[in-house]
Parts: sequence; C-alpha cells; structure tokens
Amino acid sequence: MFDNPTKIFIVDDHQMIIEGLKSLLQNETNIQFVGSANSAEKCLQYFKNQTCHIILMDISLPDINGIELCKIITDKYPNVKVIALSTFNQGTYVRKMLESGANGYLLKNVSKIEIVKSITTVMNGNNYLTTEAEMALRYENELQNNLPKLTKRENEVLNLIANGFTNSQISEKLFICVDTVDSHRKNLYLKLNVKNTAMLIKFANENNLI
Amino acid sequence: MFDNPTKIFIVDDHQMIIEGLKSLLQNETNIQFVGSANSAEKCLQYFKNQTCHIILMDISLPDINGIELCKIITDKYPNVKVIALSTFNQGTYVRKMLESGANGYLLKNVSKIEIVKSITTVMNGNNYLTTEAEMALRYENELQNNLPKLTKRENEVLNLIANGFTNSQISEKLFICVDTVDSHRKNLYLKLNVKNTAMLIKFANENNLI
DNA sequence: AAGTTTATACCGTAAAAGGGTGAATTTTTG
DNA sequence: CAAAAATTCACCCTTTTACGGTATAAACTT
Repeated sequence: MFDNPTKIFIVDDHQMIIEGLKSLLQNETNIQFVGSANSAEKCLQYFKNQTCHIILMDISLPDINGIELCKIITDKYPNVKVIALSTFNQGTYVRKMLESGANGYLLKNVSKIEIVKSITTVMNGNNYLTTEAEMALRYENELQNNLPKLTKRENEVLNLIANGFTNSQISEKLFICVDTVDSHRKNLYLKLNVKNTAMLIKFANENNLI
Repeated sequence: MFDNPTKIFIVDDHQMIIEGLKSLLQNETNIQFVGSANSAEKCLQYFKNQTCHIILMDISLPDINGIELCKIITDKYPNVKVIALSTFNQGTYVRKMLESGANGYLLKNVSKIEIVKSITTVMNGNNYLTTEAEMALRYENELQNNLPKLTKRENEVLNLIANGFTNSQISEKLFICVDTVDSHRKNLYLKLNVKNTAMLIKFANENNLI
C-alpha cells in the first residue's frame, strides 16, 4: 500500500532541537520535513501560503507561548495536527495544550521510535501522550480534586495573611469586621486541614495558593 | 596557518540534542565530531581507549549526574576540557560544574555561533560562560551574601515552627523554656526582617530555609 | 582577657486560636 | 422555581500564642 509522506513542520526557538529532530526523522521514508520556525510569528507566516500535516511545537517560544500558538493554528487550520514538545513534564502544561487543540504531547528526551509512533498515531486520528505526560496529567487531576476550593474572600484573606497583615489590618483593608476576618481564617484552617498560621502559609506556599 | 581539527565528544541522554549538535557542527571544518554517549557510563567506556579535546556534557544524565562525571573526567584525563550543557540556568549548577573542573557552560538554546565561540575560547585555555550563566552565578553570590546565617538552634526552631508546632510544643521537644523558644523566634524575625509567623514562613519557603 | 555571639529566661500587652451561634445573601441543584 | 447548600458576614468568650522589651550565663572569637 502506498501512502503520501506525512509533512512535518517544526516550531522551536532552540535551533539545536530543530536540527536534532530533522536528523532523527531524515531516514524515515514516509515522513517529510517541510520547514521550521524559531518563533510563533514565523510559524504563522509559513502557514499563510503553505501547510503541513503535523506541527511539532515547543511550548516555550520567544514571542507568544505554544499554548496560544496552538489555539491559533488549530482554529485557523483545523486540518493541521499539533504535537506538543516540552522539556517540562507538568500536568498543567499537558492539560492546557490539549485544551488548546493539541493531539500529542512529547518530552524532549523522546526516542526516535516514539516520535515516529506519535506521528503515526496522530495521523490515524488518535491522540498520543508520552507515558510521563499521561501520569503528570493524572497526578494533577488527583491533586486538584484533593485541594478544596477557596472562595474569593478566603483567597483574599489568605494572601493578606501571607503578606504579614494581622486580622485587624485585613479588616480595615476589606472594610469588614475583625471577627469576620477571623471567621475566614478559621474556615481556611478547616478547609486546608491546618491548625495555625505557620502551617497555613507553608501549605499555601507548597500548593501555589499564594 | 594549519590547525588540527578540535575533536568533540558529546554526552547527553537526549538523542535529539546529540543529533542537533552534530548537525550544527558538521560544517565546521576545524571541528570534528568523534563520538557520543547517552550515559556517564558509556562516556567513561569511550575514554578507556580513545580521547578528544572537548566534551560537550549535559548536566542531567540517567546514571550519575554531569557534575560527578565532570569531576571523574577532569581528574582522570586532565587534558580533556569540559563544556557543560544545561537546560536550566541556575547559579548553583554553574558553580558546581566549574568547581568540578568544567571550562564552559552553555544553555541548550545556544546558537551555532556561540557553540563554536565557546569551543574556540576553551581550546585557547580560557573559560567560557554564556551570559545568562554568568548572571545566574553573580545573582547566586549576591543572594548568598544577603541571607543572614542562622544558628543551629534558630534553624531547629524555624523548622519546628514551619511544621506547625507552637512555642510550648517546641520547648518540650528541645527541653528548653518556652521563653527561650520565643527569644529564638524573635531573633529569626529580626534576622530575616519579618514581623510575624506568616511572613517568616513565607520568607523561609521562598529562600529554601525549610 | 575583652568583646561578640548564642542560648537562655522573665514580664506585660496585643493578637490569634478555638469554641460556638446565627442570619442575610448568593449559588447550586433537584 | 423553590429548596438546599454554600458563602459571607457578624458576635461572644476563654485560652493560648505572638510579640515587644530587657537581661544574664555560657560559649565562641580575637
């Protein structure tokens, strides 16, 4: 059976990565490298006149980030598939890229075999996540579910506490009664399962609540 | 004037990076790629029988890290120069690599021109740090100098506070009077220039004191 | 031996912890 | 749409902790 080669475009601000990818893919007969860009702007320029099947797209770009670029591309050119390329394995990034229309997520320590596999998978209409990305995504979900949601007010109070304000100072800032601030503080302790200021701030810091 | 080409060996667990570097350097007439390894072990294997002028060495390797590998190499083979390759721009890494005998430090977003420049510089017997690495190193020094030293006791107390223990609980743990614990706490406030628990924990968290 | 730092300790006032209660408002949901 | 739930606000009271000075013996620096 004869297939047209899959046309690949690469977006990465690191020329080294582009060269590496090209080099890794150059012996694949059914994969054709059609171009590359070091920035989101240059990438968009390319797609004004030309196209491809799959973009291998770095998340961190100099102008706008990969998440935004991915949104633009998948919106403007629905036939173009995006496989995200990242050094970082954070659930947040994986989720955001998928929400922005990406069909794949690879880490840069990927092997040649896995790149080819991801391209084939995505070309067949399925999503491809590298094992680590899948795990990061799952971990993030669990984390998110276990973190109780704080109300706007509680978040305000938490941030003011973290910045060293006392209950009475906070009450002045928010134009509410000291007792109310104290209530919020107590609710924070309850929700976050801590029993004093020190634990509250430590927990909040570790969970990026402040 | 005729020069022998500089022999380059690359150590990186990301095949993509190796391919990229090879690709970037392949047109340089006075640079010769002699081999690569994906792990510290394979790197050391190579040097049992062969050698090179410069190793481009990733800091994060699967078996032992680049810092350790660099120590071993520069110790065993003093004629081999090492240029560190890192995705991360942290002063700590830069310092540790230089202490381990590296002669250069590049970030992976490096351009072809800068790689060649770093190789030339190091071959001429000088050190080459990319601008970002130099700044990170300087910043780290300033940070270190501006952080007041805490005494053993103060550190103990700080950690116990951060873990949510009250002064009286701490006094029981350390077999000292509550007032003494309180004094240490006050000294911490003074040294770290904060005025309450919340700020103390926030500061300590941000500066990796706990 | 003199001076500095560290660890220790006491007192008094202000603030936070911890307990409970309750009511008006907004949001969620059946 | 109305009931249920969550949010925001407010008050009271007691105990504990925080935080402001001040001070002294011990342990290091020089």
